[in-house]
Amino acid sequence: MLLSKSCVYGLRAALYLSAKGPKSFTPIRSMSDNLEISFHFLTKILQQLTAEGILESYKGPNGGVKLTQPGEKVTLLDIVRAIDGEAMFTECALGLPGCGVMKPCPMHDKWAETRDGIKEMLETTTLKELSSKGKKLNLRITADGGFEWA
Amino acid sequence: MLLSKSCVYGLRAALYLSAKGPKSFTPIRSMSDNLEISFHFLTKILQQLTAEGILESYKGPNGGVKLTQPGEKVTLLDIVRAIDGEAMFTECALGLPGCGVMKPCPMHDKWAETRDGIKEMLETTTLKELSSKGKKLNLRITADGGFEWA
DNA sequence: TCTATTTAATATAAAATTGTATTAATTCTG
DNA sequence: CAGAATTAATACAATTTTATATTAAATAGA
Repeated sequence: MLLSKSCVYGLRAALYLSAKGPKSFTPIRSMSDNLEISFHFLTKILQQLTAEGILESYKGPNGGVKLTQPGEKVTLLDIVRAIDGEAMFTECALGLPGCGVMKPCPMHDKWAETRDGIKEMLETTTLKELSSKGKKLNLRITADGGFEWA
Repeated sequence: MLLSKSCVYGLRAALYLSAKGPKSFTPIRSMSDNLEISFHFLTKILQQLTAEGILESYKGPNGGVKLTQPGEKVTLLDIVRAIDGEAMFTECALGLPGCGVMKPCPMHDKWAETRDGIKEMLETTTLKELSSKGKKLNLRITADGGFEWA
């Protein structure tokens, strides 16, 4: 599995928020209901995104979370980095510490290239791009449902 | 992390066996010592590879494991498939069941392309290619050591 | 046949990830 | 100020992955 489950949940939530637009705060409860993700678990993941400055949160009535920047400015890489960390884009395929051009493992060259491909895909894809596509084509963002709440 | 730790251990062991050549059985104990992997854990991983027909094993004195086919014939994909399974090459990036061209998620197209890139890299790289390179250039296959036992 | 060597099988434990529950802190509304 | 709504923090539980330990089975060789 390329991305952890936490990361996948974070991506789905980020797409959700991008689809909702930047107007107001979205309560985590309605998000967890619509996305069919455990409320408390999602809360912890969103707290990470808040700590990283990707989301802004507000307590109390009419509170919730929202993207600090418009969805056009946020890439999938931003979300993945915030949750799964940078390691995925630097680590050796064979798990050897300090693997790099200076001290490579036999897989290094090929892996570095593949890894860069993954990174580039994530880096060049914005939340907005995907949430717009999802809304327009009524694609799925949950096992059985699309963007109807957006 | 793209590959599980088990899978990485399996890859390193497979490269080890490819470097040793097909002559005789290699005891798991010497492999686990040289690769600095827990003997029992490595044993279980190699049992999977044996069950998948990638390795052949033999009990008793002068026993051990060896590749059933020459290293030129075994790709990294064979090893990854045997240990981490096919899911990685078919699963949706957002974890949605049944995601595909007929019922895609917003990430489907981009992810499918990236995923195919990973798969192709694994599929076009043989054990032999990497173990030869490792031996020739004395690259690392453990945190601090290379192919000196080969 | 006995013993040492080795893989196979099973059981157990430790660690990491995922998920749930409880309480605290903040903020709006009346 | 009281109470409800909401995120934050903490603690706990379940599951999966990783790792270790024990015993069984097979085989070679003396």
